[in-house]
Amino acid sequence: MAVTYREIKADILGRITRGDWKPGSLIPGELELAETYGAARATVNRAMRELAEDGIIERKRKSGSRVRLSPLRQARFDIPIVRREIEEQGAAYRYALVQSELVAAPDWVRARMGLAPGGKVRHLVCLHFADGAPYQHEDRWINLSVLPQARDADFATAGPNEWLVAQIPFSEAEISIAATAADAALSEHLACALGDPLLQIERSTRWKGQAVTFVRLVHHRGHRMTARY
Amino acid sequence: MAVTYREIKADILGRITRGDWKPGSLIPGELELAETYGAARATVNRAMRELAEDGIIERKRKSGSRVRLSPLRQARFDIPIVRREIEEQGAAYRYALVQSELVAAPDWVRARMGLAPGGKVRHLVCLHFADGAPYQHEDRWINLSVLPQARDADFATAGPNEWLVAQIPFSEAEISIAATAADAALSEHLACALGDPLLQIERSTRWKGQAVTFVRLVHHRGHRMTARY
DNA sequence: ATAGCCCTCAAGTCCAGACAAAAGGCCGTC
DNA sequence: GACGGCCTTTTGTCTGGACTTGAGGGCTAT
Repeated sequence: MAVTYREIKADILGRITRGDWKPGSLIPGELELAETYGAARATVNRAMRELAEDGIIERKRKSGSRVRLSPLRQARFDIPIVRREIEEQGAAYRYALVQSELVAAPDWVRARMGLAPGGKVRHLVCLHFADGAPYQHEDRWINLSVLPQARDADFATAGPNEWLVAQIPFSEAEISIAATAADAALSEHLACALGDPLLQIERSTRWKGQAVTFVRLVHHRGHRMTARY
Repeated sequence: MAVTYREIKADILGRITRGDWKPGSLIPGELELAETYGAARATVNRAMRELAEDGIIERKRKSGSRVRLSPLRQARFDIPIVRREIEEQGAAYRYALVQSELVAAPDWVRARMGLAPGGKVRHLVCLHFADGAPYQHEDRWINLSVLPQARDADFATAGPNEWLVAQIPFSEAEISIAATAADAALSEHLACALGDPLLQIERSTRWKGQAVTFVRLVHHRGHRMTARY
């Protein structure tokens, strides 16, 4: 049987972790590795390419591949739809619309979304509950010049997230995470004390260069995001 | 010139975002696509494979490839070494060791790291400054039964992170993000008010199944982590 | 019915060979 | 000595062909 790229990848990784090939040192070229493993160069290439994607090695034409000095640590977080996230925990999901209005975007939203002055947006405030307890507070702004349908859509029974996914399923987004203190509204909606530290995720989504929506998601007290790598 | 896998990937993605191929629908097979693009099947395969990795499509043998119902949203955050993170912002980096001790791990640390009762650890408290302003507070615990060298290492001038990378460059880790309130020590070290909301990252690292180190990184007030996808 | 077996189909992987592209190094000219 | 332009090395990608693997579907014997 032929040698698989997984075996090669695992073996190379083993040599690196065992210290045979130290950080900063040069790894044999693809041609040489192909010969030692008795595989085609394409196979070795795939193993090496994945190691580079994983941040283990660094590759450059002409110079060759070397083990990274300090391994590039990168964590992938899944950003699920809230409903799915809650249901996967085995909890009952409930949604509530708190506020809904059509307004000219306030300045800070305009800045975040890159809208023209006087740009109209649909502003929604929603709550997501897990087993009856408040789970997430959603403050969403939808650009009506890109999505005029949002003017008449009904968000009383289903969250805007699921509606948006149906409208523009694929888009680019920028996401940022920070800690914030509960203000009066948040403390009431999330059933926590004024000033409690809360995890806040902001996401702005664009499609064909135009801002579609900006959302600020504030989680219940004590929420944590976890990833492995 | 031959058709590149990037062109094919971009074209397929275009058809999906334009709505030619709707979420949930089946995409033509690799063989058919190879013919329409005039490329080899391996080339089409690479394009499709990457689309699957990006969470755009779902692939199954026998049944074929279909557009995901709701695109899997996942964000990749780079977790750089603090010093690098600060220097890349063009700020001057300064490190300070606040506390250093050899102790039996307290219960909560033992639980987090999965240590035996009475397990000895090196406990360090450090501060990282950017342009003189406190940037990050580091509360680190190192398992001495895995890394006995940590007993005598000197952390007065360089942070434990860089020392650890040299000892065990490659390891598995679990990372979790949450919001926390500044206690007395944090508010003093990070120059903020008592109770201020702060972004906290916890990371526990293991190597060959053994817990190596657990660290709690608390950032200065207002810090945010950003990613794009 | 139902458990077990085989066939088929589509993705997954591999190969040997070829050319492309980036990035060093070398050499000659000015 | 400085500046280009050429050569070489190494990774990056494409081809066309083959075999492998996993999952469905259907057939058969119990």
